[in-house]
Amino acid sequence: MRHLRTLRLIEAVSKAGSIRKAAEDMNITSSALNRRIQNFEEEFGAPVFERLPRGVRLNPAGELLIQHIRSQMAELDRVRSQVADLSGLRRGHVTIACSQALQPYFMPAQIAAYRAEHPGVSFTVHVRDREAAEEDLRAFDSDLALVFEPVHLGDFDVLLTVEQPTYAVMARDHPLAEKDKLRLRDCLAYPHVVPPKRIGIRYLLDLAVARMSQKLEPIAEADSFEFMRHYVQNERAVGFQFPIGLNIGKDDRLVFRPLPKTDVAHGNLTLMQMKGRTLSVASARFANQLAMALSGSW
Amino acid sequence: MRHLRTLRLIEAVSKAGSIRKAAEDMNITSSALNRRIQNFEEEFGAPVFERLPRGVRLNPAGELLIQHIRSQMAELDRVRSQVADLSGLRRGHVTIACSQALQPYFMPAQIAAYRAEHPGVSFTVHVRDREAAEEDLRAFDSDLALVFEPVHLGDFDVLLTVEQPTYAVMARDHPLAEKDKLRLRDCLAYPHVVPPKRIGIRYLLDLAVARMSQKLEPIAEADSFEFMRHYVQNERAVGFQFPIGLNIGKDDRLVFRPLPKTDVAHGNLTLMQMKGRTLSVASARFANQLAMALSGSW
DNA sequence: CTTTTCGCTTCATTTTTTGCAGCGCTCGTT
DNA sequence: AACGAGCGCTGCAAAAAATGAAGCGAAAAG
Repeated sequence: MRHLRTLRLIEAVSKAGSIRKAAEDMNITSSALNRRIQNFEEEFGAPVFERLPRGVRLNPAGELLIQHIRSQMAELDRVRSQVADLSGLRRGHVTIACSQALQPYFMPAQIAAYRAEHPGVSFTVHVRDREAAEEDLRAFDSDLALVFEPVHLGDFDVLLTVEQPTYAVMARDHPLAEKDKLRLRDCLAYPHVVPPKRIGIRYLLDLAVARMSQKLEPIAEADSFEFMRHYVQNERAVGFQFPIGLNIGKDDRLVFRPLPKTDVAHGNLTLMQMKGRTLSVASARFANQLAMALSGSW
Repeated sequence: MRHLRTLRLIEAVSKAGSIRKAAEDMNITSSALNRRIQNFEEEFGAPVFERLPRGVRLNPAGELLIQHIRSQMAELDRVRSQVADLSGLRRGHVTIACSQALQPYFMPAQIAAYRAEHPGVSFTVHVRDREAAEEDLRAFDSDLALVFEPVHLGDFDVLLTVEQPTYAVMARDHPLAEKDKLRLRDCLAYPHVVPPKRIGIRYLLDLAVARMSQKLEPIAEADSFEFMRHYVQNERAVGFQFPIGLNIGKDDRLVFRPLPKTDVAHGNLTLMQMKGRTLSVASARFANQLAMALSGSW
């Protein structure tokens, strides 16, 4: 969209950190870009960038402006999506940031289900930890976020929250697999694999052990659930995961056991969007479908 | 702002109803304007105007677009106001739509009070009936609306509501001026002056008489409170007004008497803004001041 | 001290926008 | 039926704006 070109360029400069770099990224000369920015600042009535020896950086006015630019672009996308919907095309694009755990089973299934009804809609999935997902929403890089244990609820509209217990994951022949009711302290007595601190489930585990005499002594810390899943089959270790990330009843080499809520608090899986934002038709419908699915069987 | 020029032009066309008229309004040739619109429609991906034999009109996609355009412009203004505030200038502009009744005393006093502290802020006051005020908000022509008995609350954020009884207004030597407690039926027994149906106070009076055996038989219907005020001094008639529109205790030629709530429901004076909209710093502060003033002495 | 990197300026060149004139069309009036 | 007014739209040349190549001075990095 031509009339947003200057705004796009400003965004590029703020990301690149220097006019020359941004010019290269956007395939124009630095002189052209430089003057565009100077002209814009003049008609805007105030400088937008701080000039530093090694480049430029947004000043406070620029921060305000960039937020406006992003919301404008997102708004335009929304309008175009509405217009497309109007002419019966049912096209659109949905961008969603979600936790690791949703990656293997939940999101693929949901997207496939949606696309079965609306083949014109395409998707972008960002796997993000809880901090990064919120950052994505703020920068309008994602329309929706579905994460465990969000950090700053204030800036977002919460569409839905569901609780998920923490499950222990182990090989079928693990000693603990015999027990029906598993406690956290049982798990910690064995070698265990946990995700890094920025992941929701680790946050809950840290909270849980803080009240106990035992400590978390992971033999491995990995942000990949795949790693954990395979590792517990090699060494007889214990891993942790939310049920939405497990294929309960369909994997005969692994055993899953819920930990009681009294040991580890349930995780809050939360579907969020940027506060006050009106989503595109496609995104809004998809959010709706997610809400239906989550409040149902999971 | 240069990058919004095409959008401004589109708005002008939608208002003028034809490209040639709009071109004249905006001081360019119709051919130039025509081209701009065609180019825009192409990159937008859909036509925006319906071509009629006598001109053009927005199609549904265009309706969606124009709403976006207006909100974008209002947003940009807000950002610029914030930026100005940032650099300590405290400049800005406030546009408010308000009822007749607020015109003589309340709004002038409030604006003067505000400008005493922030001389850099200017004001536009639109006197509007309750329907028109809401239309103003929707079209982003006003930042705030302060009206009695709003019609469609759904699309707006209500910042404050205060109740105001209806007062009977008459000359000091009117027979009813003797009585301390006045009933509606007493007033209707004398010649009375009322505003037209679109005004809030008339709406309340209509509701009130619907439950009575008497009927409203106005000798004059006028949307000017000034007219009513002077008329009741000529013929011995009764008028009606909310106390916020009266100079109670300071006008020795007129007498004001409240009607009991059981006779005429109290009017709801409501301060509103467009739903979800973030106001400019100046507007937000002024709204705040209004809320303080209204929840206080009036 | 030299080199690199940066924002910014100058000027010729390219691209875009504009105004003018005119075409074909529909509608209301004669 | 004929006509003129008003409309959207299009070719073409002129005007305006954006762009690219080259270079300046300053500040950090090596």
